[in-house]
Amino acid sequence: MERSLLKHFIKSRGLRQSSQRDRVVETFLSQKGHTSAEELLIQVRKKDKRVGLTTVYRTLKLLTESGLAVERKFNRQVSTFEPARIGQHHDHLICLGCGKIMEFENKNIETLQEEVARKHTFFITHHVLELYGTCLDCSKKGAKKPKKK
Amino acid sequence: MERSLLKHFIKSRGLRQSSQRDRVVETFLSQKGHTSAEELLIQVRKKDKRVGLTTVYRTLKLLTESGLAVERKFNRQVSTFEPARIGQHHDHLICLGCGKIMEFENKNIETLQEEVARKHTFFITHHVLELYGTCLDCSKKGAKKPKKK
DNA sequence: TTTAGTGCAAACTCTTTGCAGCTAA
DNA sequence: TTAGCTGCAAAGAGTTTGCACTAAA
Repeated sequence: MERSLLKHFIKSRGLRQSSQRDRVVETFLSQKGHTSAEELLIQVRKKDKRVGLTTVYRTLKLLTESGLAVERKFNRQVSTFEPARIGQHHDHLICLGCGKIMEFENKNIETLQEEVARKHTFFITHHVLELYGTCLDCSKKGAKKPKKK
Repeated sequence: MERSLLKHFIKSRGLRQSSQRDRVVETFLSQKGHTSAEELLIQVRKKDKRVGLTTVYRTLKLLTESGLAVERKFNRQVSTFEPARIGQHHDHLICLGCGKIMEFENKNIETLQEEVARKHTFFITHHVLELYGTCLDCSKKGAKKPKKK
């Protein structure tokens, strides 16, 4: 069903269909969690060796613009992308020990954000809320160096 | 007073003093708002032409490690740095129209964050909360393209 | 036949590193 | 005299762009 959204987006923009792009979209939408362009390329290439990194980047851009993907940076240089579930906004807990990412939703926080914005006569389009720290597993293992990349 | 913290940090690490670093630190601490390495270099060079970008980067790293600076990325590629005011954590409203950055503090939000963490048995070390949208001025001017960079 | 899509290599942006000379202690 | 500090140039990492070719419509 999400795919029809993209089809519509492609049509409305006068774009064409292509097997590489289809493959990237299909693979992306089947992913759980957060995927970087590089990681997605690896998955895509398992099915089709001919796809290049550039196409993955271009397709992710298209997906983001059409609202099917959400781009996130967390505390790193690389962008990661997550399939957008309509109407399901959420924020993240990021473990600096093992890199695990957990999701949460909290309406009360959102309400307070709106209140803050109102005080500043500011109109929120979107927000970023990321809680960094240590998950249960990592706190048990004791002090551990943050996972690189 | 903040400067004595850095002096202590430098001593404890067995580092040396240098006029370039002093100039960068001095300039940085006198800045309001958020400064990128490039912007800081421009300011520093007004007083001393001999300072290089590398030294600015290295000094900002030192300041961040010693707790005198806080690094922030917002929605851009570049890092910006802000002098850390001890015990004064705050979050940001970022206008996508003009790039203006406003600060706010909200204890209730922080309390709710701790509650979320507790539910997930997660231990927060720090968080990022950024509200993106349109400020009053920009909403008056009507639809305006987001300022690049 | 037209024009979007593709992969490759090159360019780009921001940041870090290697290095040889400089300088504080 | 011994390292840390410096600027420069080069290297890195992640992403975007230019280009000639391919292929959908």
